[in-house]
Amino acid sequence: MANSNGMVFHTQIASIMEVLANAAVAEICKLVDDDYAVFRLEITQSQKENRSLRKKLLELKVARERAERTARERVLASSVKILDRYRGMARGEGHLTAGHRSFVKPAGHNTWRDDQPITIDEGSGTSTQQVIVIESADAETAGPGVKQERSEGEENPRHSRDIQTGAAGVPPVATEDPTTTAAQPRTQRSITEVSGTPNAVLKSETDTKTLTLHTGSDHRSDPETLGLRRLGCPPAPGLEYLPVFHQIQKMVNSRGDGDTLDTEVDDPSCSYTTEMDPGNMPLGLKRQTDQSKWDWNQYSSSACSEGCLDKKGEGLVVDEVTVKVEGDVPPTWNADSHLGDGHSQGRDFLDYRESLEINPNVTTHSPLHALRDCNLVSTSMGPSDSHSRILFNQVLNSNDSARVQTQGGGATSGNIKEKRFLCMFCNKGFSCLQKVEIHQRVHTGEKPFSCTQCEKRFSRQDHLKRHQRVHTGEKPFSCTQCHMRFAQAGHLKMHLKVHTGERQFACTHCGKRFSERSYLRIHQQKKHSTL
DNA sequence: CTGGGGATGGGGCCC
DNA sequence: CGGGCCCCATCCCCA
Repeated sequence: MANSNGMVFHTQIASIMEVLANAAVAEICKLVDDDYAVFRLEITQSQKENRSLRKKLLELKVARERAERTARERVLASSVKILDRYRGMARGEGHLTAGHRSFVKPAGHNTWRDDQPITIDEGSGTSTQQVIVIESADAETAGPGVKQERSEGEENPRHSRDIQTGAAGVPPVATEDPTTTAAQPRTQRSITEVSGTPNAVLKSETDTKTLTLHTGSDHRSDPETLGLRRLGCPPAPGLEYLPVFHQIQKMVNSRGDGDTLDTEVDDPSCSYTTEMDPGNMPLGLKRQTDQSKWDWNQYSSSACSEGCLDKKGEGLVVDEVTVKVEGDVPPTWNADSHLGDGHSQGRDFLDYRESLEINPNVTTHSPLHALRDCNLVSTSMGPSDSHSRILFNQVLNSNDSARVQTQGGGATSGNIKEKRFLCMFCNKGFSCLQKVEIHQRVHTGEKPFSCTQCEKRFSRQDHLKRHQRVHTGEKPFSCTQCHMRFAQAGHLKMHLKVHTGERQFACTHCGKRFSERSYLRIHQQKKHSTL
């Protein structure tokens, strides 16, 4: 009897030890994997940045003889130094300072066991791009299967990893990661990782669920890149990624709070994207891109109650400026793809270079610079944010008088109304600060007003109110000529043309007249596109 | 293909 | 200063 009890006890001990060991190994692997994935992502961005900068260099060489630009180069050189200092700080924090590493899990195994060898692959610079999906599941909600997503362009199978932590039978012990606790049904991360330049450094603190990325040193060592920055390219392209990366950071944070993340599309907490080559777009990120929408208020909606006006500084989780950095496109300050919501939201977003050229003062006093220099890019940059608002006002104060005089009509019009509040993104002038803040939502994508019925979000309260007529069916605008009723005055006005027969838009090519400009435009596109 | 309606984004203005 | 409204532009869907 005693022997039997002893055996049982021994078996239980062995079982517990194995479970603990499994959990520990899984946790370690996950941590390393996070670092690795983030690192690879950074490398990709850096490479694309380099490509873009090289292209930009060619462009700029043509116009370099302009003396004005030469003067600007010197000014921008200081920005580069600031950037480099920033990077230097960031680099100092990283604890993965060598080449990228990867844990290579033995093929055919879905779970990590303590008796399995762990191969550390260091220094491989092979260009790969893949999606890492780290899936944590407890014994109740997930079987031993591994969810693995990987891009098709993968070249080096050695880098492929599919790690499942907390596999069946692993209790939520011996882990600090909340994603593997029993309280968390399931978490899934999708991180893009791309080719490695061993010089890059990143910092990862997955134990605190914080991933912070910094650009690699190869940018600094690239003479072309440096030259570009001096030549008036968007300053500190490496930093352009930072806000995006901080979105990742926050995504990780949000994903650790126990949300069920089986459907990424519906997950409001993970709507973020970094601009990638479409062909290589990782699945996890591609969804967002396929929607052609960037609504980081989806993101923020996870942190605020639905249907309410997000409290400034509370509800908005992501309130940053992101930039689009596309592979073959010059790295202009164009937040269109991220910030726009699929329509034309970003159409007014000016190329940062244009703002430089239009307003030389911006070069040194650009809010973007100021925000970076103050390291606000990593916190919050939205117009609602008090920090940025203060900063913005400072920038306004520093630039207002000069720009108001130099810009003339575009941003300001002295005769009509003083528009001394300039958009920090496009320099458009407004008469008061509130107008500017509302306007800047065009660029930031902030949509503080959410519909209680359908979760749609709007940048303006009156738009929300107008939208809610869709749900209420309210149509306060009725046609006096017929029974038709409309929810918007503009609809009624448009409708009235049916009765009046008004067709004021005539085609310049064939004379055909249309009641609406859009009809005429479509007609001209289809009929006279070759003209 | 055209027209019509709906929905949404953005600017301007008024109260 | 905030709310609200008007207006315009654009896109989408459908008949």
